Amino acid sequence: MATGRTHRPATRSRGIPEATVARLPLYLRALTALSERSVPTVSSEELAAAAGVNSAKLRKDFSYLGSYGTRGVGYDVEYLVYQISRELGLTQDWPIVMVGIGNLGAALANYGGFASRGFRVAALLDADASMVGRPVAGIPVQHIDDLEKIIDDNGVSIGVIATPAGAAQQVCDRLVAAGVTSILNFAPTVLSVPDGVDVRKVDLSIELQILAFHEQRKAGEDAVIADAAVLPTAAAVERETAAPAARTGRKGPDGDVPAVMPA
Amino acid sequence: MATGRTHRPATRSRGIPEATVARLPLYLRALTALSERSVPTVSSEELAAAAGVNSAKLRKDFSYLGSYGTRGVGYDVEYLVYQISRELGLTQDWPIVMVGIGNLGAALANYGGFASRGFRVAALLDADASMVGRPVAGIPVQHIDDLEKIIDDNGVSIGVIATPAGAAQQVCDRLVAAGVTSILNFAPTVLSVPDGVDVRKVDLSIELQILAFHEQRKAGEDAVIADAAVLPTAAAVERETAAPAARTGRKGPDGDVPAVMPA
DNA sequence: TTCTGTGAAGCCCTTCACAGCT
DNA sequence: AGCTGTGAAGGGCTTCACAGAA
Repeated sequence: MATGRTHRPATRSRGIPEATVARLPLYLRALTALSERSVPTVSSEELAAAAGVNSAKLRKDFSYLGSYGTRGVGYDVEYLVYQISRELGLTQDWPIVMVGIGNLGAALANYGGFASRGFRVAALLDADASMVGRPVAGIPVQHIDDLEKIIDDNGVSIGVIATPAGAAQQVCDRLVAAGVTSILNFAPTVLSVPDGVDVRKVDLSIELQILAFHEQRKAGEDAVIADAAVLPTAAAVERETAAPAARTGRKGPDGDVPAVMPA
Repeated sequence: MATGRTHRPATRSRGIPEATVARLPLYLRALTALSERSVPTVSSEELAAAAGVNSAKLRKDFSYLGSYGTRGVGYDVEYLVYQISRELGLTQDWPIVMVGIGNLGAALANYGGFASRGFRVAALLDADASMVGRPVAGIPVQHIDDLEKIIDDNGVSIGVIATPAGAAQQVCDRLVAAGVTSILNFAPTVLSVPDGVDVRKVDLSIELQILAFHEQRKAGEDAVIADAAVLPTAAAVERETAAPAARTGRKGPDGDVPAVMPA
């Protein structure tokens, strides 16, 4: 998902596995909740449960950061909060720009967890002149023409793209040219970026499609007995009508779709 | 990310790897674009480029579905669109309910890619009575009290949670009790669900935190010479103030944070 | 010849199980 | 005794490289 990790630095490259990095925010959230309840220490078992992972994985993850626990006791909550925050770079303040203040962009700007945790919205940008000046989440929208200047003035290195798919690559190119090196992309497109620029994408419809796959498999398990009648809609009918032009000599993984594939 | 995959069915469990399933929507999108441009066939190389993966991976992925290509030629676009759609269960229509029609929920409801591709919003639900009846994306919001009836009447098996974190688990429990077996969670909480229920989560702030981690590493590479002065904000200062109460005998992975950890 | 389909190798991540510290 | 930290084993995914179909 993250792109362009090439130049392994000669510097103290501690080499924390990507999978571990992706879980650190989870641990941090669980720890913050404990901290707010003034819980002083927590065991790997308890914390793992709160973060929704198993304890062995959590301990392994923490072992990449250092030996921050106490055997026979557990982990000091405050101390871990600090260490993970530092590891993630959240003890500093990251100015971000968001491009595309439509429905989704506005929702993101209003999203609380966005502004907290070390991130500061330096600017909201949109190509629509009628949006300009209108405050969203208390921040006036600026025109995208000012993108380069804003990035430069604020030392922005992280950009969020919430434009329509068609505009995303173009916006991306401008962000990168202006010096942004990390991009969070909500537009349903594959962005291409030069080496050294990280892209993470969040795609709502993809997540749903993955769920649908598993949902179908669950239905399929029951359907062996009741067959297609289980499905709420006319799936069986669709299976016989939705297929495109006939082809020859197809070998599916099992005896699928025989009726739709006449030779 | 997906939870509760336990009972391996005795049915024709074709066993498509989860990583492959997660990429199928990507391929499908690229193929749909080609289809709209009336491109008849595509090679693994071209399609892989469009989907942002490498061609070996794509071919391996497709091999789990069956032998759908033609050696020396490539893949038939229309045919592949159909096969992947079917595999993902998108040839049928999935009614979904969305709970929590705040900023984010409204944005999601308005999101085009959501309603397309086999998904149909059966209902929008909110706990706020003042929202009820108000149309969002052309669909009137209903009160959450009707959740069970709506799910039952519409045969809903997929739910989307876009409530505040505090309400998410409770909503989740009600969804599951009412028969929902797949949940897409936008609330920043870990949901616990019984076996057999799939949960996927989308967490905006986590994505940003992961980017910040990489961003920090990039900055760190340059900082060996210029040191902390590179950072836009007072990171070095924070490093000396933000640490919690002192501890003893810590061994960090390298010589980190010596000043903050007085013995 | 071209490009797919796939064994085999390699890598990364997870899980196990226990040594070792407190 | 309790819980962390970690080698080692195991599993899954990616990449390679080439056999084989068109």
